[in-house]
Amino acid sequence: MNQLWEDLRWRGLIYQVTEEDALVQLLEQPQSVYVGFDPTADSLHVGSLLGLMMLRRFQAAGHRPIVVLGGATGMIGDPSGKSEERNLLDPEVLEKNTAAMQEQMRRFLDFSSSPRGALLVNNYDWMKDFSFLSFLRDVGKHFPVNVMLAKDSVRSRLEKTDSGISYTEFSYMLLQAYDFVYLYDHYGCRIQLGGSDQWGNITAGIDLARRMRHVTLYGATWPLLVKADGGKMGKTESGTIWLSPHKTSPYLFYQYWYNVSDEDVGKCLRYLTELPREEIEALDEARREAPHLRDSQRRLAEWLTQLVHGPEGLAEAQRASRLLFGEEIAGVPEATVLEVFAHVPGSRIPRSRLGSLTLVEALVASGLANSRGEARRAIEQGGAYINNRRVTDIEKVIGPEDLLGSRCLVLRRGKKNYALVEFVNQETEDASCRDAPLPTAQS
RNA sequence: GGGGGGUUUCCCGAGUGGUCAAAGGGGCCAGACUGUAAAUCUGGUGGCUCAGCCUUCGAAGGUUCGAAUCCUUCACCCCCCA
Repeated sequence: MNQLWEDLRWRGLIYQVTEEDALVQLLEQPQSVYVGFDPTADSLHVGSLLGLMMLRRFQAAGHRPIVVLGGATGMIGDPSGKSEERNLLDPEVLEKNTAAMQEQMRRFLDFSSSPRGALLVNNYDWMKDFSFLSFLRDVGKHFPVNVMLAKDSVRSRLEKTDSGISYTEFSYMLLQAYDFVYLYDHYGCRIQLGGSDQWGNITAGIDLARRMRHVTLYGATWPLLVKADGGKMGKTESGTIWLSPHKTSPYLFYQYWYNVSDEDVGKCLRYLTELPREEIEALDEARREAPHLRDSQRRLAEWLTQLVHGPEGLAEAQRASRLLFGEEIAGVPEATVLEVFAHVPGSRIPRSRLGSLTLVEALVASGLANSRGEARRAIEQGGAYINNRRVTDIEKVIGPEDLLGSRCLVLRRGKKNYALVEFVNQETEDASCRDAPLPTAQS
């Protein structure tokens, strides 16, 4: 059997597949393979990892990956897996998102001009000039409505009596189906991959190609990556885990994977890394023997952080993690602390406030608490720390003796929420957030 | 075009004139326990100058000593009929 396919099978990445034997046969020769991505945000996030890794595996095996950004389909909204009608996106926003996502993909795929170099296309380019009438004649003609109604993605929406589905979203399937035909015409692409929620769209494309071009195309899906507790991978209380270091620091990214549960980590190692089978099985074994060592989680976090943020990003994340968990902060050189907390949310407060600033105010200013009431509660419950030492005095006023070095201190709320507070000289500078979204901020 | 149902605090969802900052569940936060896990237990979960005050129940008006609860208009959502 084909080596790539065998590996995918072992990893559990093949959920559904059309005509498996023929598809595997096809893979003996270099092929073009496509996966669609939604340009709904200005960064890729953990949810896109599986698709990117999938293309990466195919590229490593000598095939050409085609990334299809759904510029057009993104304007419509995919009903699959959505419980509600989706908001439409502006063309300008889409363009911006597309550019940002492509940049990030370079980490995963080789976009060189070699025969197996990855391609990035945007379905907006071939959809924008398609007239409504010709689309109905050429594409819509091939879609029996009764078949569409039977698709899970549509049916579930129709059964939910309080939501319904608009004609626009109903038509989404046609657009995506046409993508496949277009890619076959222009790039000879005969294979589409996607998450299991895309199965209906993929098969719709295969059907359409058979009717319009009389060819057989192939599709396969990977299982959706969900946590054992049913939650979505890549989401935390504080929001989505992004791949952009500006939206999710390498430290938080690393920590996310480090905290994956035992139940899920084996699956993550298989789905998301290229670690060889022997190593993954050895980790499974180690995890059974000594779960508290968290070898699997560490390996997972290391591998992914290195891929997404590079060796420097990984080193930074590890350094921060060591300091934040376990090590006493007092006594660590100020420069080290500043460096480590550089990517942790922080705030600057005028130096003159030393001696009058209360802990409650500091917690609010640093974003660790959303209101004074919340800050007060955290202190009352023993969840507030200065430089990793618990403070239970509600009236606590921060003074010079609390500073680590000459100008900063580390606030902490609960087990894992840290913020750096810096006392600066400019009187005019307001207490402001220096970095992107705060871990505790609800937006 | 006609008829019906709905819009409550992060979510679901009670609440039909005062005892409502609003039951219950979920989520989330904190603590204990731990392995930076899970489960479990405990407490918390609108804001503040915090034994008091202020702002919330789709929006705007109105009735009333007093409204999430009653009336009017508007907006949006869902269903049925044409």
